[in-house]
Amino acid sequence: MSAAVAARAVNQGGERTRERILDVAEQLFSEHGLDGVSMRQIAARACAPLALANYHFTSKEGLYRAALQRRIDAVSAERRAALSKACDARRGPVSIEAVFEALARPWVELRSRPGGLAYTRLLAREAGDPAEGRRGIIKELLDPIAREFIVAMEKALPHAPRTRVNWAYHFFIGALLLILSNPDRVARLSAARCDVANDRAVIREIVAFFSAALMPAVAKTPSRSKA
Amino acid sequence: MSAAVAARAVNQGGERTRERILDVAEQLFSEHGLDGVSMRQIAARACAPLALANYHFTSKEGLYRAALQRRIDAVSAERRAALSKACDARRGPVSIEAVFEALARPWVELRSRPGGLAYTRLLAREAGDPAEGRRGIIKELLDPIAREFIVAMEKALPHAPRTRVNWAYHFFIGALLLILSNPDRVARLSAARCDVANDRAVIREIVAFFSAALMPAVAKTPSRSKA
DNA sequence: CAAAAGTTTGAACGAACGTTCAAGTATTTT
DNA sequence: AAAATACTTGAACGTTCGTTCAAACTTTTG
Repeated sequence: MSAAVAARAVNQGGERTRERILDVAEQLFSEHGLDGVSMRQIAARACAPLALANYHFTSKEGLYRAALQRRIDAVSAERRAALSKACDARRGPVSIEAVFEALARPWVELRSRPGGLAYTRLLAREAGDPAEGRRGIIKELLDPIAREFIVAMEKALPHAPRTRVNWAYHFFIGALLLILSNPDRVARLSAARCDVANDRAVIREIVAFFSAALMPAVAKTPSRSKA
Repeated sequence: MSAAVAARAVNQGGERTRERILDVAEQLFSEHGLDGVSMRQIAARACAPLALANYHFTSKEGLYRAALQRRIDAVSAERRAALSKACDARRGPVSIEAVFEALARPWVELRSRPGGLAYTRLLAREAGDPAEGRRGIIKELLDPIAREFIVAMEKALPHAPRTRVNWAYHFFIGALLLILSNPDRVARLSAARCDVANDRAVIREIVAFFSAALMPAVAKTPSRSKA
C-alpha cells in the first residue's frame, strides 16, 4: 500500500508510468528482440500492472512501435542538421567526410546519453531484421532520411559511379549497425585494439575508413568520357 | 494413412526426417529468429510429430544449434582453402583483394545453393544478435577463423596500423552481414542500382570497396624499400 | 528368431503467452 | 458540485508454448 502511494506521488498525470513502461520496453526489446520479451516481463520491471501496458499502447507491437518512434525525431533532426551543415554551399564543395560524420555521429553519441544505448541497439536490431519489411517501421522512420544521405553522398562525389556510392552507403550502415548492435564481438576479436566504447574513436575510424575507400574512386576511374 | 505410408517410404533409417526437420528449422529460424518460431510450427511444416523434434535435438535451443552447426564445417573449409590459397607464398605477397574475396565469396555464393540462402541469413542473424554471446555459438563456430582472417589481413598490409586493420575486418563483416541478412532494404533504397541478388556483383563491389579503403594506407606509407 | 537399440507417434503436462473486461480511482471539464 | 474523461487495477479469458511420457513400430544386433 505504501509503495503504491509512493509510486503515485512520483507520477504526475500518469504520463510518468507511460514513460517508465517505454523505458523498460526499450531496454528489454533491445536485448532480446520483439519475440524474446513478454508483456508481463515489461510490466513487472516497470512496476506497472500488465493491463496498463495494453491500455497505453493497445498491443505488444504497438508498444514496440512506440519505443522505436519515441526518440527517432530527435535523432533524425540532429542528423538532418549535421547534413545540411555539411552541404552548406558557402563552405565550398560538399566533403564526403562531413556527410559520413553527419551519418554516424548522432547514432554513436546517442549511446552515452541516458537510455540511448538501448535505443541504439533496438533500432539497429530492427534495421537488420529480415522481417523488418513486414512491420514497415524502418521504411517509415529511416528510409526518407537515408535517401537524403545518399543524395548528399552523390553530391560530395560527383564523379564517382552512382552504383558505387549506393553500395558505399549500405556498407557504411552495415558496419555501423554491427558495431552498435553487437560491440561485444568486436571487442572479443580485437582484444582491446578497437575501442568500440569510445565514441570519438569509433567516429574517427569509420569516417576515415569509408572516406578513404571513396576518394581514390574519383582519381582512379576516368569517369568522364570527354577527357 | 496413405500419406503416412508414402512419407515413410521416402525415409531410410530415419535420417531423412531428421534432416527434413533441420531444413525447416533453418528456414523458419532464419526468417523469424529463435523466439519467433515454435517447435510446433517447425514440426508441422516438416510433416513430423512434435515429439520427434525433441527426440532428435533434445530442446529448442538444441535444434537451433544443430541448424547452425550443420553447414558450418563445409563453409569454413571453403573459406580456409581460399585463404590459404591467397596466402600462398609462391604467388608473391599476399593480396588484400584475395583475402577479402576468400572472406566473402563462400558466404555470398552459398546463397544460390539449395537451402543456402536460409542458412546464410540464419548465421547472419545470429552473428548480429546482441544476445549472441550468451549462447556462445558464434564464438565457438566463427571466432577462430575470424582471427585467421585478421592475421592474413595484417600480412597483406604489413605497414598498415594494426588497429585500422582490425576495424576494417569488423566493417567488412558488418557490411556483409547486412547485405546477406536484409537485402530487401538495400534493394528498396537503391532502386535496382545495387543488384544484391547477383553474387558476382556483390563480391566484386565489396572486395573492391574495402580494398580501396586500405590500399592508400599502404601507398602513403612507403611500403617497398627495395623497389 | 529373439533381444536390443533406435525411431515414431499421439496425448498430456504445467507454465506462460497476449489480450480483454468490469470495477475502481484520479483528473479535468462544464 | 456534477459530469466526463483519463488512468489504474486485479482477475480472468482462451490459446499456445516447450517439454515429457508410455506405448507402438522399425531396424540392427546377437
